[in-house]
Amino acid sequence: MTSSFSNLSLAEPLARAVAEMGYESMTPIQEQAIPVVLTGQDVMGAAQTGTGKTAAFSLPLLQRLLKHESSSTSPARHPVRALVLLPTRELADQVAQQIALYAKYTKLRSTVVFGGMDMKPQTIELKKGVEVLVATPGRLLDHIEAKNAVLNQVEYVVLDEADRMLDIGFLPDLQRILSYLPKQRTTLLFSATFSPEIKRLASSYLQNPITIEVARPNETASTVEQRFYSANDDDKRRAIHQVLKSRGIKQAFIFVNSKLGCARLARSLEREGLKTTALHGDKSQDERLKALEAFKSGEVDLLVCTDVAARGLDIKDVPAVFNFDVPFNAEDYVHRIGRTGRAGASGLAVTLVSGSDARLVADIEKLIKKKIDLEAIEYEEDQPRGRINDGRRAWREAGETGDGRDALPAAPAAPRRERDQRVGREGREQHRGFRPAVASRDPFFEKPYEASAAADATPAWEAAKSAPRSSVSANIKPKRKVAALFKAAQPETSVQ
DNA sequence: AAAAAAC
Repeated sequence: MTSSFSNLSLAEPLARAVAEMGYESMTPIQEQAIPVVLTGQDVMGAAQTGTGKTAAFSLPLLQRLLKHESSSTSPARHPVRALVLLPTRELADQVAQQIALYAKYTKLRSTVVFGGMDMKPQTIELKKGVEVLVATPGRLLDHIEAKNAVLNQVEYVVLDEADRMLDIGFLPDLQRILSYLPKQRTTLLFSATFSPEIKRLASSYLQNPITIEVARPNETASTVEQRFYSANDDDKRRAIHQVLKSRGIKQAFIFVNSKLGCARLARSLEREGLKTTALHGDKSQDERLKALEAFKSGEVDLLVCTDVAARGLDIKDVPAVFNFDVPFNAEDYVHRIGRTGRAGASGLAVTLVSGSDARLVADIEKLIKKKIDLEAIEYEEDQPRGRINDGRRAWREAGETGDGRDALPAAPAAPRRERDQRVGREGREQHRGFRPAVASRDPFFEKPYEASAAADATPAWEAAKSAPRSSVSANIKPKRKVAALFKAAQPETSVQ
């Protein structure tokens, strides 16, 4: 049994880098995936968050690049032989840095390209030639079209966070990129979450794949303590203060569903005396990288973020994750809470649940196959509460560039009376009685806090779980889209 | 109900 990196017979330069980084024993996904990737077969790999998937594919990939000379007859001295695709810029940056460390003592070159940064330095690096290219889809297509990147010699393609890469928002770009790659190649897919639909879609991009599942897909890390607290919207910041204080937590990710909500919440928490920064897609790339760096260095304690930060980011010893908003997709819940409890450390995940979130929490419970109990928080009197201010003023105060128009909610679609009536009825039936006791709409600090919300929350909670799914449920739409795409999905066309 | 990814 090879459970130690030293038993792997990695090429000397790789073994040296690994030893220098202090890696000794392998995690289960590494133990299982590395030998298979070394054979050059296609892989679909699922393992919990924070268990070392990046090393699980990049080490054997580099080993193969070292062992097998390029079969290229092209004059390019360093054709791109391996392509690694990721869904966010920060993640691409992180994975590229990790690969560069592993490849440090080899002659293999690697670089990363992603949007929001000047094309020129990236172009210079690409023209020098790299064997390993890490990228986000949009910017890679730009470089392909500008003929800065030639991908007709690619032997390996990795889709990290594969289920996201195959999702409706990314699939068109992904298909275009794949159409530039040779058909004869190895394809590796990794993620902590795979839905049955995505698995089927994924299999159309794989040839005789080996499936590696360390534990069940969608399983949350056992090192994360998951808590669900009942809190109406005006009590949510108060809940954060209370949990931070009572558990003695210094640092945390706080996830919010919208960019505007993210900017507002960050501003409010900052005002309430917490060292906070915001990370979302309407910030400049410079601001995004700075926010992440400030959190990593401990300069700020709270990173208020959208799902741009939900996946893959590996920051050591983050003690807690808050879901200020319950995520729309249950898979995102698994990824969000995976920012804590990494590499065997312990972590706390707190989800703040308001009256209208019942369906979403029921979806999470079903996905992670763990019973969820909704609890009440015992507040100390001095925690701030109340509605946070809104509009463009908040946007400006949050230090955002622009006027915030981009982040304002889109105008609602034209109402359809029949649908609206049905939705209204179903919504009322579904959530009847679930509404917390304190339906506080009080302006900031006006009314004293009243009784706890959870007392009457549980019965309706149970009811909501077994209630029929509403036709407006967020999960229906993506699934339908995926199914349609699956029907339409065609494996990539051959090289021009 | 949203976010992400290109200029």
